[in-house]
Amino acid sequence: MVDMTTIEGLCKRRGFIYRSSEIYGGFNGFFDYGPLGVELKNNIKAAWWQDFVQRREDMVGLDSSIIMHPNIWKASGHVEGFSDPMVDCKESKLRFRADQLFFAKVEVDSETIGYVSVLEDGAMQKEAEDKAAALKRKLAKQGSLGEIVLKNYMDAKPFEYELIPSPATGNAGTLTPPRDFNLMFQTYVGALRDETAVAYLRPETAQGIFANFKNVIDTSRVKVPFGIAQIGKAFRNEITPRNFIFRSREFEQMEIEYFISPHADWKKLHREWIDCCKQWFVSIGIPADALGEDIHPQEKLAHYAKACTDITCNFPHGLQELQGIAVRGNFDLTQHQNASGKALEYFDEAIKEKYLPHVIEPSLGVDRTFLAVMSAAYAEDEVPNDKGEAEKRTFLKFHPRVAPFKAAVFPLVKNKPEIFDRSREIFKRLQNRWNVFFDATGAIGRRYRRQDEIGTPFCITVDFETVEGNGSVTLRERDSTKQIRLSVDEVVKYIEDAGA
RNA sequence: GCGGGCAUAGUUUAGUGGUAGAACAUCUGUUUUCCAAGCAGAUUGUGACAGUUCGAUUCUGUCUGCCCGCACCA
Repeated sequence: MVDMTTIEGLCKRRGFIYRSSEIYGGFNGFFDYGPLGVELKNNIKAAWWQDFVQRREDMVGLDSSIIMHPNIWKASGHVEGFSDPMVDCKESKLRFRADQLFFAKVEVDSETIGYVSVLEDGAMQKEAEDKAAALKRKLAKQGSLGEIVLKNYMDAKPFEYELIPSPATGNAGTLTPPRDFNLMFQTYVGALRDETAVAYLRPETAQGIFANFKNVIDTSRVKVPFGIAQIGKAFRNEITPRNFIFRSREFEQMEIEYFISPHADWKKLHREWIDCCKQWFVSIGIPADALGEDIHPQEKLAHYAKACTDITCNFPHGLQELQGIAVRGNFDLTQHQNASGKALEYFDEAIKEKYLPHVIEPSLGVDRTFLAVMSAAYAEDEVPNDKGEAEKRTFLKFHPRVAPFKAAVFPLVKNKPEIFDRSREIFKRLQNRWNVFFDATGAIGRRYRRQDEIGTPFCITVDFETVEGNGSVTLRERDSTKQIRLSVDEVVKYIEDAGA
């Protein structure tokens, strides 16, 4: 597997991805897609939209706003769930969730001799009492130990932060006060900057779908089972964005909420979605053997989820999640129905029954898909140069469907007007249909290599035979470097048949 | 967020308390009848902000970013 540094370097050098705000020193967790990157990214999104929305009868699309009513995030659980106050131990460098850290005052004959701390678990009361007894022995105090009353660290008084020992080291004074790490970006809507004006940038696109569920069933004649798909930006204030675009603070998701009857065989449908999504990855050039499945064990699932399977992919930094496919029951619709007070039930004509549909949620990161496509496409081989010596070649074997340029057109030489003009004509013709590139600079071999490195599947060269002979051109194939002679009409068909 | 390392052109790098040098890439011209050729020329850099100094890319500090670990996270 190619390493991340190589991918990052290539992305930068060829204009796929730049670090955001680079002229100001960069901005951690944000990236900009350059001229080739935006093409590849758009092609990935278009392929997904075509395959999952336009070419299916049971799917419709949606594009909801990024900033929505703040109550949506309260109902979905994001306001609470995405903001866990954390406590750092400055000595051991460990970090704890404040709500899972407990402490108690230790008293002997009503005199406070110190504090003990424990992490939340079933036996924490006994652990705290043992620690208190140990502390009493250590300080050689006589008398009777007072009752150990555990309190949550969140409820500690400011002066107590200095006195509570770290559960990791037992030493006091090393813990920080609880600090907020809200993963949602906040902003204010309207002129006033008070609590009532707080709004959030969405941390996922899914809630926009749930919030519009009633609108869609009322206006688009869909019948369960059906899905709503959405592609859009999402924002998470990640503590440590890392691994290039794999985890960033602003990213793009392609999400589906597929609504099914509560009586449906969800296990079977879940399996079908997993297979369907995997096939789609293969169809855009990610090899099947790079993909895996990570089935979440029951105890790791959110309380409302019935199952969740991640489709994993072999990334430069290891086997990591590419797409999560969860079976979520009807938790979200229930939450929004209760919070909004609006009935969101669907009336199923077939069985004359009203219900809140359950959902299967395939959720995919565009940027992760980009990285997966890029890594899978990266290849090196050796090609003989004009002296017949083998020379290293770097190329991207993109599937024609996602390749930024579908083809490049070259005049073999640029100082022969007939050849040059003819190549411009052919270029213009192809450009009407596809994103194609024209290059007349440098030796022909150099032009081929430049296209190889940005993953252009075909190069079309106009030579003397084109203008003096039967008008045929050469079509050179990227992966094999083989050339064939074709008429221009045949070239169009060839590119079309390749799936561009 | 914590600890450690790092920061010179688009990339890889050399060097210095006194005007920063190369290779590759890019661009122009020329040449070229199919795989990074040749020739001539050109553009581009000390991450940012302070401090010490007559003078800082070099020394010091702060910030920013990157890499590695921890922690966190889907």
